[in-house]
Amino acid sequence: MEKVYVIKKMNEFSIQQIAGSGQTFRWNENEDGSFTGVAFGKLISVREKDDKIYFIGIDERDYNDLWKMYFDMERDYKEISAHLQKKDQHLKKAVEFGKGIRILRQDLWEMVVSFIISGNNNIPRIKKAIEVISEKYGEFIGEFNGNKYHSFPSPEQLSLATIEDLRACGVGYRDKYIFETTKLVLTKTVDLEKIQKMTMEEARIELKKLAGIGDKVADCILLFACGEMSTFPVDTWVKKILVRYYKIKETDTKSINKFAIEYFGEVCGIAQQYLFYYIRNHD
DNA sequence: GGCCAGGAGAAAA
DNA sequence: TTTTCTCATGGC
Repeated sequence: MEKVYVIKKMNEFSIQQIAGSGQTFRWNENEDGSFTGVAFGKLISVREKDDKIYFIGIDERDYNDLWKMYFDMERDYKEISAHLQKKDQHLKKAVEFGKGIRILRQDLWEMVVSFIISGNNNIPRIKKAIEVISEKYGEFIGEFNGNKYHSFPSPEQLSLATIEDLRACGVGYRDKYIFETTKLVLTKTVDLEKIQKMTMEEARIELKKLAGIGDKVADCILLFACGEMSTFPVDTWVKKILVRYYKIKETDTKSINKFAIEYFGEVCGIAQQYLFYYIRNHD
């Protein structure tokens, strides 16, 4: 008998939108419209039906211990989205379109590797590479609807891979970055546990000591693993929507980032997700 | 066949 | 210091 935990459905939660918002690469849609994902070495499925959200494979204790945090359930997205909608008509449309998005609190090490792979890449290929890495170097953790799922490998597990092995996972020229970063993390030259306790500015400096991590990737890691809602990652999609809708004069990434932080404020990271999701589905 | 994808790093200016 | 080139790879 499979464990299930049920809560009331809400407008500010859509597993389809969360899974498709580019912040996570570990969720797959099932034929019945439910989604299955892996996080922190655990398997979960989410199904929204009628007026309820079913978390399949977990019980109330699992929910309180991990998944409530993972889905950022204690943050008031109704209030935040209402606040952001008042900014302007563009953001209002984006929020209405993606109102079920939440910012996931994901594993720091997994985000480090995932967003190293993301550079100059596209989401389907990023997802595929992470899947292969998990199959080869992670652990089998379960099966759902006939699909097998594997945990994302720890630094120790991934350190078994050579540069050539990593290349064979489909990460391209980023193989060396991942290899070098794994060494730096494993030896605690860059200590990920300490990064969790640092201020945002300190954490950014530490993250950028890793290979393949610049400002944009660091922003994504801070936003999607550390809960830093006041970061604003600028990728090619976000740059496009800001230049088009907000008439930015300077088109370099640093200027756009500065403008967005000042304009969207403390929760600019959440605004960024609404905009990213909107532009990717309208153009 | 060039352009693009949740860019970073090295070389050149 | 800032700008330009290169990187692997598949889809279009």
